[in-house]
Amino acid sequence: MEGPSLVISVEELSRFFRKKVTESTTPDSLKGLTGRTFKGARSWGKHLILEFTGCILRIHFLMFGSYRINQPRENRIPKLELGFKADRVYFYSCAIKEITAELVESYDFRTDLMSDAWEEKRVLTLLKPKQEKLVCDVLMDQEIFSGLGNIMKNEILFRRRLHPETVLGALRGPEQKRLVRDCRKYSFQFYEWKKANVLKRNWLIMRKKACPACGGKVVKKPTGVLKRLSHFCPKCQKKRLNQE
DNA sequence: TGGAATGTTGGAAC
DNA sequence: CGTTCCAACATTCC
Repeated sequence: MEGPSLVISVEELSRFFRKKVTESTTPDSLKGLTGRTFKGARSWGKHLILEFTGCILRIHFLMFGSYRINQPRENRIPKLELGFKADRVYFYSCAIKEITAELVESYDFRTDLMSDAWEEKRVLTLLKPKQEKLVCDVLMDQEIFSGLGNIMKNEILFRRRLHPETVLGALRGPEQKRLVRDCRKYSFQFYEWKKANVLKRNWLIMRKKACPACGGKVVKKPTGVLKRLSHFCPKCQKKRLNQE
């Protein structure tokens, strides 16, 4: 699950803010939640932060995680279940950890692509020491582009016609700033499409056989240090040379 | 229908 | 001690 989906989850959970947890099932490693008030939720990148009286949980959905409200999955045991009178929230296949208020304070929302506190200038500062790295790795760096996932990476690079293995420093003049703005803009586009349930049909390069621009064959290849699969058109996304 | 994939962590290896 | 690599986890989709 990528950042914009987490923002949607916070919106869906907002109806339970300030409500008392009347029932709950939690992993043994966590405190009980029954009787606590669900104070609120927010996201930072791909992290979902749930605040209860006397307990803060951080949920990460990783690749396969999901949540449901009042519609449990059949034959699946949720990792965490929250009851609010007649309503139930279920969290499946996710990593859940209790965290401290101090840790939440330390999250830098200036890098969170969906946050009001996001700052282009801050991101550009963090990019300065990354000029030798490949753009496919840099975009996936959660300390710089918090919430950006592999789908977003591939779509953003295709739209800007950048080869995933382009060295960041090969982007001259205003190009890095443009890429950073693309990331911010595409995050909100992703969010709108996801909410409207039309995300997949708006993919241009992800899991496509042919390039929508030239009709050429889309290459799927693990790229960069991270070795995450990049989908790209080698004709339309030429690799840049790292020079003036 | 087997294999790949919206992701991260922790530990081994070097 | 830093880095790099790999397994582990777990579920949906094509």
